Amino acid sequence: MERDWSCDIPEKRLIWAHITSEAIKVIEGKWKIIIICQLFAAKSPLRSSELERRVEGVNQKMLIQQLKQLEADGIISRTLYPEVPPRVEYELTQLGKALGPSMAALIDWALLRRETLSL
Amino acid sequence: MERDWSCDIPEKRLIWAHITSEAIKVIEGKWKIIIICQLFAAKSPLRSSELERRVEGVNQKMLIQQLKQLEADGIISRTLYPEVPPRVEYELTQLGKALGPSMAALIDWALLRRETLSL
DNA sequence: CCGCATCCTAAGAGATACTG
DNA sequence: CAGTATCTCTTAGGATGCGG
Repeated sequence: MERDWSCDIPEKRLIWAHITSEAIKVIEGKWKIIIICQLFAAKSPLRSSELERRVEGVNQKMLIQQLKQLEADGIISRTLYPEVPPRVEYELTQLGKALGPSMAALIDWALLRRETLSL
Repeated sequence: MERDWSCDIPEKRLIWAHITSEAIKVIEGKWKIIIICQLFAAKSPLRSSELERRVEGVNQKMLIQQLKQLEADGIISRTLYPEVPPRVEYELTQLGKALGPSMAALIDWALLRRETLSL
C-alpha cells in the first residue's frame, strides 16, 4: 500500500487512521519514548541498570515491562551475555531507528503547540 | 527553543523526549486519531451525530469525552448553533491541521513496520 | 545484576438510562 | 440532537520482596 495522506478519498483516510493508531499504540506507554530517546542519545547498547539510572523516575518493574513490549514490537533488541553476574544490553533495531523522522515531526508539532497555546 | 533532534547532546535529547511524550499524550486515546482523520477527510465541520456515524464502533459517551479532550488540547474547535433542535459542529483548528506532517511520518513508519515484521 | 511474582490503586473504556 | 450521570469492567501503573 502506498501512502497518500493528501488524497481526497475518505475511505483511504480511514485506513491511514487505523494504521496511525496502530503506530501510536506501539510507542505510547509512560516510559517508552524516554527509553527510545535514551537509546538514540547513547548511540550504543545500554545495560538494564544503566537504563534504570538514565530513565529518571522509573522503577525496575516498569522498565522491564516497557522494554519487553518494545522488544515484542520490534523496536529494540535484547542481548544476553552469559556471564556472572549476568549482563543484558538493549539497543534500537533498524525499525527503532526509523522512528527518527516521526519523533522529529512530533517535536516540531509539540513546539508549535507550546507557542500557539502559550505554554 | 530550536529543535535539533540530530544533536549529540544527551541532555538536549532528554528535553525532546519529554516534549515528544507530551505530544503523544495529546493524541493518544482510543478514538482521537480516528476523529482527527475523519475531520481531515471531511475538509469541513462535522456535527456530533455525523461523527458518531463516521467513527465506527464509538459510543456517544466516549465520542463526547474524546472531543472535549481534543478541544481542551487545542486541536479542534466546537461551535454551538442555538437552534432547536441544537446543532453543534466540530472542526480542526490550525494547530489540529498542523498535525498533518506528524501523521504522515507515523504512517510511513507504520507501513515500514508492517513490511519489516511481515504483518 | 536482572528479572519475576504478588498485590494494590488509579485511570481508561464502555453500557445504559436520563435531561434540556 | 447533544450532552450528563452512573455503574461496571478492564487495563496501566507502581511498591515491594524473592530467586537465578
